[in-house]
Amino acid sequence: MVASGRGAVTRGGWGEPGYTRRPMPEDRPILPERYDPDRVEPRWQAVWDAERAFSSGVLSRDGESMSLPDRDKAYVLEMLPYPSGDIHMGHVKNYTMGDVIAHFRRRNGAEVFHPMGYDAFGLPAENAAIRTGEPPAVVTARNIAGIRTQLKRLGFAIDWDTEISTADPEYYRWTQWLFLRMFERGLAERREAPVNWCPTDMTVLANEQVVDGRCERCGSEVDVRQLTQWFLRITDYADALLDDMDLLTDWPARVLSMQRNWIGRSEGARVIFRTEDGAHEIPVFTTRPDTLFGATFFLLAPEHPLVAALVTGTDRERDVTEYVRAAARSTTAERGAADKPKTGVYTGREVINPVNGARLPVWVADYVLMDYGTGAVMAVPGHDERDFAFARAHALPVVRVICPEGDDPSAPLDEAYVGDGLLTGSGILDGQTVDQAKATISSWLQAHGAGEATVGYRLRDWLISRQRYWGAPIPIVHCPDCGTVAVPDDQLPVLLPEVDDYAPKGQSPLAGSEEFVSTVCPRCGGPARRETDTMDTFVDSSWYYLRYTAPHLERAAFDTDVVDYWLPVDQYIGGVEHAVLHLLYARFFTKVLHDIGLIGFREPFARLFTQGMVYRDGAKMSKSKGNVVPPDEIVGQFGADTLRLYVLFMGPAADDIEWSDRGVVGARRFLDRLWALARHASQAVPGDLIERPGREGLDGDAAELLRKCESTIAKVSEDVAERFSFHTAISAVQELVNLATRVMQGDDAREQGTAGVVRYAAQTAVSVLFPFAPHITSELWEALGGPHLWTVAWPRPHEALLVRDTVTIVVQVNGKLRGRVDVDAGAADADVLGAARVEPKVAAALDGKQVVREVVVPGRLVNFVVK
RNA sequence: GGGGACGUGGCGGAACGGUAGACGCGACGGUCUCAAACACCGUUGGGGUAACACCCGUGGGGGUUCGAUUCCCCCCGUCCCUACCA
Repeated sequence: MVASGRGAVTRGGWGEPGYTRRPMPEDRPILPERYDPDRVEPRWQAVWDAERAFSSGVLSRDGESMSLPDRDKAYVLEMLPYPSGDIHMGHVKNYTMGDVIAHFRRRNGAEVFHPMGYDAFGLPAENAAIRTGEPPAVVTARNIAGIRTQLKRLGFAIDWDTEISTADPEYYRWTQWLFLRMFERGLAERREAPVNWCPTDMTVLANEQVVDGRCERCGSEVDVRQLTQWFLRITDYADALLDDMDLLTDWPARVLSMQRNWIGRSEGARVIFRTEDGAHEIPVFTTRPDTLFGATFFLLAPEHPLVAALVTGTDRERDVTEYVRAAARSTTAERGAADKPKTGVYTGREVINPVNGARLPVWVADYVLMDYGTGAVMAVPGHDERDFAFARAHALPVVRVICPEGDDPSAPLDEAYVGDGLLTGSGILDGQTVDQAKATISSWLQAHGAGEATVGYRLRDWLISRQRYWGAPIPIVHCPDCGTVAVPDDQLPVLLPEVDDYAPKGQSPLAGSEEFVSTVCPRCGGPARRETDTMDTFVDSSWYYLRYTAPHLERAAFDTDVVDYWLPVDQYIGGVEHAVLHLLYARFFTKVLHDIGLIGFREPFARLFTQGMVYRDGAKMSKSKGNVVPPDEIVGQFGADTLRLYVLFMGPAADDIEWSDRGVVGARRFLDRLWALARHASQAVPGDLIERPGREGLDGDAAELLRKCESTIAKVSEDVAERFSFHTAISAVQELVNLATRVMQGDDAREQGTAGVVRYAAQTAVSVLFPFAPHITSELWEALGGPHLWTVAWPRPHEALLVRDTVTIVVQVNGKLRGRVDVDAGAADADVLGAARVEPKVAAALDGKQVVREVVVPGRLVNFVVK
């Protein structure tokens, strides 16, 4: 135990009821008999606030230059909360884990940064505003105040000096600034795209507001409308996002795999088909160019721009138009419904297959998606399950161009064959394997101007336009002469106007403020109109971890030197539900900023941990299910330390956990026992902290307890630092407290050596439990005569004390446990075997048998293999 | 359909090739109490025994190993993500 100086100790709050002073030995207060978190917790929270105990000095708060310390740093970050009314158990678990890591790193000598902020733009506050007329800014400010109070009540070691809100103009000014950097580089662009539209509410809906094709609020069927909207070209970074996953060695494999699937890179070819009259080129994307000779028909998505041109004025126009309308009415969800029958309609037109001149009938089918590939597909029913189903349903021919060796290529197929084999009926490709054929045909296409090898992605560009009020305005002006013009940097932020009505009416509520919309063109000075869309809130949260390092900096979004000091984040913690969107967007932003030269790293989060969810009664806690346990209620009943301890004790941090009202009692009982132990120890051996006792002269129990102290330090350190295994760390401390309590109540407790070890055990338990339960341990540590516990170096196990004099060796015969023997720790194998052999039960098991092998695992076990 | 995770007491879980069930909840017994609750102490995988001994036991089946909850293969089951992505 390193710390023994007491100079820094601040004593405050001792006049409160419940505490009494005693005049001995050094005017040290004694603890009340009963642990009362209502008294302990506010006191320490006040100390932390007053001393700004967890504020980092290493920030550019206001732009002044600063020297960056040379020592180990730890940026510990949890995903910032959306400030709805109350925090929930998921937040408690998330932030407690981060808090444990932050405390642990700090006490291990790192310069720690552990900030907090609020993802404050977004729909819930806006919906509340629509209902009540109260401005979203007011609702949000109130909610943030509430959340902050709750977070403080849980005692999180946050750097409160750096708190940010993404809805603050001081913040979104820089969100806008970053948008403009992307706009300059062509990474932000405007184009038409479909949106969900509720005809009753006259509003645009987010995907999650559309349930089964209906508006979640009014239940009417949702339409799809084309609107001109803003996109960020994340697809330009698809390969960088994939390739740099190699840098993310400390990310969960699951998250990487989800991102990989989301990006969905697939290699294939573009093949250009022409209409039979030569009037139109229609490219397709395929991952199976090798099957090109097997194409028997051709498909267009209902939304494909050429559909109308192909059928207008023909006798198929009515049928096709009707089909396209029906498809437009159904939602993506309906169309995607698993094994829905393959519908389609014939256009009466044909396209020419470039490899063999074959004429393929063109159909429109809703299983072809406009936003993947080119929205057109060559159909190869022989080797694609979907095309096969379509061919069957519409009596189209099926031909076979790939055949496993030895099979008869002319035999009819009764399902699509998707396996490997040799090409047949495919001209130049005949006899080649699938892989060879892919290469051959790609070069052929290129040579004949009919296509080329290419790569397709599932990833789409990121649509960031929201026709909503409560978001960062997109800083663009539309000028009749100059077109789309960026708002100059020195005119940022483009502030949200005050409006009377927050409800969208087909366009953003910002359009309702003439004062806002009407402006002058920054380029020509003529009259112009402002962009009225706001940005997706995922934009706000894609860079907040940078702003934390300079929350009030006025000259820039952040200070490059300071950002490069703190970033990448050493430990990021959040829910797995953000595995794709938020984490992908944040990675994208980081890469763009790196390419612009504003930051010196390519990945924002070095280590990621995704926590499990908190369930109750088998379901995720939610208001609608009525199974929410409000953290505040538990804090009121048992205290913040109990809650923090329990959410981590419930199970492995990565797993979903089931809340148990009974289980939380166990955590509180443990703290009660810790209190009793430390209180007893502080009185039995009064005075300052004691040093680690030596082993000499200790009886068995005391020696065992001393060893337990050291093994507990080792176990907690390893579990926290390397394994993210908080529940086993806590149980290790419980074992120590249980053993110390037993020794304390034992016959030898009054003996001086034993009393010393008990006190040392109490000190150890208090010290290593601190990251989990900071209030009670701060209180007990003070009573034990120590300085502020959060400033005390983390203990290191004393290796010599971990070693036992004697060890218990397990003796097996043929792998079955037959007995145990105690031997000297350093005993030679031969002696161990000798001792094992004469153990009565072992001897009985060996009797009359021939030992063919002896296995000795030093310090652990002996196994006799007998016949 | 594709991808991933996981199956251990009544429950949450522990054991990273070496004593299966740590720690906690619950249950049972006891102490305290007029009593109950709380608290504290003890017991608690199944079978078996007066008590030992002993036998069985980590979803099922096989394999590797002196030794498997752990590694490999097959099967069964659960959960999560994703899904007509050409």
